[in-house]
Amino acid sequence: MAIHKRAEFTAAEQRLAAIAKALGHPARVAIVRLLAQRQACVCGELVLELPLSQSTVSQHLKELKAAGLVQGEVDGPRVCYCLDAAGWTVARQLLGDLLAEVPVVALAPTAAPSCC
Amino acid sequence: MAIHKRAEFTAAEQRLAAIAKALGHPARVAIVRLLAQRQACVCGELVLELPLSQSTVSQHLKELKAAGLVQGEVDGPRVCYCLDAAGWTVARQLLGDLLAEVPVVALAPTAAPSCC
DNA sequence: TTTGCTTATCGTCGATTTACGATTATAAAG
DNA sequence: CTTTATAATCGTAAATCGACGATAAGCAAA
Repeated sequence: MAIHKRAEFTAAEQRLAAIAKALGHPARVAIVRLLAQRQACVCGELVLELPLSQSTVSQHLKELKAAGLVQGEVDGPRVCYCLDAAGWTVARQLLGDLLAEVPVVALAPTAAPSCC
Repeated sequence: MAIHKRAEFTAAEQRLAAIAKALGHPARVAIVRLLAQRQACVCGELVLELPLSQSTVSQHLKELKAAGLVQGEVDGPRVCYCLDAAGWTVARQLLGDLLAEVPVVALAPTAAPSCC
């Protein structure tokens, strides 16, 4: 992006957007799912599980960390990654808030709005 | 982005990522919220509500439409936008699935993983 | 048809993203 | 201290994003 006007939006909107952006790539969704399934942090095993190079996986992890969804801790020569509980609490909250605002029933019958 | 390896991931992962990506910008989150609040489609009023130019808002709407989260219908000289119920049902499902996979309780006590 | 209003698209710009290989830390072990 | 393994960073390239102004397209009324 460029020349963002982020300052003009709500803090919640920005936070939610940042979280959504972090999840806005299949590889990062996959990483999150892998970390969730293993119930614990994985290290370079992620690289083995993903069709991406080590450096690319490292970048994705960096973004997930920046979004507060993942934690990393050095453990000897390797690094352990876990889901960040605090970040996911926020994510759960903000996503829930948005979904609560969006009506479950169709505003229009799936086909045509024919509104206004 | 570039040189995506999207094909290597689950269809659900890709769909979720696409939805998340669409929500990965504060302006688009704001648009969704505006459409949800008004209980109906708004047109150029979105431009008035947002700190962005008309063309930029139009682009954001295009992306939300591409993600299946928004519908647009021509109504005379203007265009009415609504939230797309079908898309939001999918979004609700996929986000719910992911959140269900992520443990609610901390994998590590917020601070240190100390895992492996 | 011409005017006027609304929205989409085009063209452009700089910044960011995705991806990779190569290199550089970092830490345990020999 | 040197080796070995792992992960992060650097540098690069191509594609995309975000934003805007300007232009085109669509439709209704005059």
